[in-house]
Amino acid sequence: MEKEHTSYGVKEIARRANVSTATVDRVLHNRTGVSEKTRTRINEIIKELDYQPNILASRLASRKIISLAVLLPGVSEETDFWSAPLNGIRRAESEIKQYGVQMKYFFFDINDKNAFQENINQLLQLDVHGILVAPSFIEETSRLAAQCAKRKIPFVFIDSDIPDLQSLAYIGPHLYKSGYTGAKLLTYRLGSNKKVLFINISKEIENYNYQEIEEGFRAYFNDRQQPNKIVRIDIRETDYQSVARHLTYVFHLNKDIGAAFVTNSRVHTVASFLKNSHRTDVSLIGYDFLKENVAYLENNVIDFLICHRPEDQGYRGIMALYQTLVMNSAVPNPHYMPIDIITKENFEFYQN
Amino acid sequence: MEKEHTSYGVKEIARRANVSTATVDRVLHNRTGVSEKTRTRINEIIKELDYQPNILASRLASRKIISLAVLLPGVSEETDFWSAPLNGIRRAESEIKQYGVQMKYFFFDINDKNAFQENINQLLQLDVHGILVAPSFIEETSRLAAQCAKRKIPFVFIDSDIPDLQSLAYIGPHLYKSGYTGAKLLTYRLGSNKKVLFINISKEIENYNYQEIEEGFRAYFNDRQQPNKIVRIDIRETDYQSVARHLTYVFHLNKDIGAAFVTNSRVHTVASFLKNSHRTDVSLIGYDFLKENVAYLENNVIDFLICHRPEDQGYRGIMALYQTLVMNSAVPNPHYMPIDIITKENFEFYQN
DNA sequence: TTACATTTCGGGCACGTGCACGTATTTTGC
DNA sequence: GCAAAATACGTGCACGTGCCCGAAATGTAA
Repeated sequence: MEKEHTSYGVKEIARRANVSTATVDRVLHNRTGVSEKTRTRINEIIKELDYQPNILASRLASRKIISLAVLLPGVSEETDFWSAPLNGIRRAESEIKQYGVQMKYFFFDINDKNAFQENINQLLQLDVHGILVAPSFIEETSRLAAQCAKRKIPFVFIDSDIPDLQSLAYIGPHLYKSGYTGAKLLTYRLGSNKKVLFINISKEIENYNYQEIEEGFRAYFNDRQQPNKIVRIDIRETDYQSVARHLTYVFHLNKDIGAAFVTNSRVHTVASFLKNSHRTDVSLIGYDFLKENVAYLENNVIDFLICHRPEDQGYRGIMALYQTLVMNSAVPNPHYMPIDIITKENFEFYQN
Repeated sequence: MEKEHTSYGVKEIARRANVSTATVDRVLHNRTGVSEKTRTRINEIIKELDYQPNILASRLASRKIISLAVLLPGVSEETDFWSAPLNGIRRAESEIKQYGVQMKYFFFDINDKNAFQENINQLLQLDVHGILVAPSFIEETSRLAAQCAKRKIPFVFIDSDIPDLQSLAYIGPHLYKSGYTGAKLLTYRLGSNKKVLFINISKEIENYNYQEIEEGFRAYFNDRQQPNKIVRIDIRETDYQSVARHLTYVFHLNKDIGAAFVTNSRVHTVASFLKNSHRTDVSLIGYDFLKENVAYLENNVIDFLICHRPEDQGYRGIMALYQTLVMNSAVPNPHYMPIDIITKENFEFYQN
């Protein structure tokens, strides 16, 4: 059971081109010191043999390390949503650290724009080879992108996108379709005379994401000419008391709300309110596979959770950078994640 | 940006033990030719340093190849379901062939028990190091498992399980829960006075899987004390004519069928029948992300498809063998796949 | 003691690539 | 024409591990 010579290496190329392996190496890495004539000759042979470098040997021989920066919201007590992408990133890290990849982590407070910028400044002094970032703040991210373009550092966005910044890839949901799907799920148990409550709970103002979700959500009702009225509410505080106060008011004004849709993972706060106020007739949909949310799924307070595989996003984000920097192969962009539907019946097998 | 010495290698162990690297190597691979005294001494140092072998160097230096056998139903014109696992397997193959892993493929006709056995016979003459198999036939698979146990060849099952055969891992759905979830989805649009049609279309008799799905399906109705009557039908021919004939008969006998559940990917045949006979009021659920099925999803003939990520199953199956044989790390068993819910709204982002 | 078998161990090459360094060849400047 | 500079290319070691081969040490029997 011996390894047969399955593919040719630099040595074979060198032999055929009547040069040394060092010259072939120079051509392979686009380095100087090779005459145009031999360069083309070698390139032809490379093409002819369909030469694939042996990554094992390459990484083993190389004394360079590749360092990737990760810029994510920290796992706060407010939400541990970001632990999922982080897990995926850690998984990727353990897989590729053998190949000389090193990771630098930067965590910021999701409510603190300055902290985000501060992290970026630190990060840029480190001269890393690639960056994975959750682009929570548009302007700051744009400046980062500009810097990366200048230095030719590839970067990928996960979870949400900012178009036209020349990212290597966006890895995350198609938010419009996600809202559209949410609307569909919401209508299963919805009488045509009932109102629908659209809830956005977020401290941030730059809710680029939420806009797309909302557009998709409304589009479904338009497309199907559903008669239901959509009541929209924005809540700028995330604590239970504030949310409960706002919701009490809304439910007071609208007696006939049959369903509620929450645009992010804070759906458990709404669930808590609905349960406390015994409104079991309102069907509820929200986002993300958090412990709290799943608990309300089990309780039948939340009907559906929509989830975009955040762990996978982290994993694939790092792997996209790895593919580009080490294997220099192309990665798809955008890379839309599945819109997963989670219910009481199937949640226990879900892989975040 | 130089690689710092992140971990110790055999050389460091050898230095500390006052032996050569060859002796350390013998200890690491449990080979003979080392006195008990030095062996324990070296083992202590290995433990102390928490030595992790460099897989890159190991695989590069090793002239052995690891060969894995894959035993799957072929992609027939009847169904191309099995192209999905195969894609996953191919993806895994391209990732790990760098490490000296080689694959041997065996495809059998899903309706031909003898072909399955014949493949097994051929396979066992090849002395492979690991096997991935879709255990379509129970007895034959059991004998294979016995042979593997004798030769100490690890094997994994995908798609469906046969318990108690000491497989390295089962990678596939929890079928009971899958049926349970299907039942839940079916009841969304189901009046309480309507009957439910449970359809099994399969030539095989050993439908171990289908039993579990059915149990889960019925359990949902029991748990919720749903009043709906469940009409069960077994169809042993898979062509459209036969299916249509059986269904016509059933619908003739039961005027008030409100929903139908198909236990496998042949749901498109039923969809075709429903569409042709203009029974748009029957909601329909079935399995697997096939082209035909998705088409009927778009048409609103099929309400939901349930899918267990067959491509991922193939990928993970191979990776489980790889983990065991090359990295010799443990793999979880059983490895239940998510029960994914696919609708008209989210199908375009689904990753099979 | 010698002859020979057995056990224990080290030297050293190989895997395929990266790269520092040195040498040979050509070009440039005057 | 010649020295200096620039260009083109080759040699050889290194990465960390696997493993062949042979040497040394120990054991056995006459």
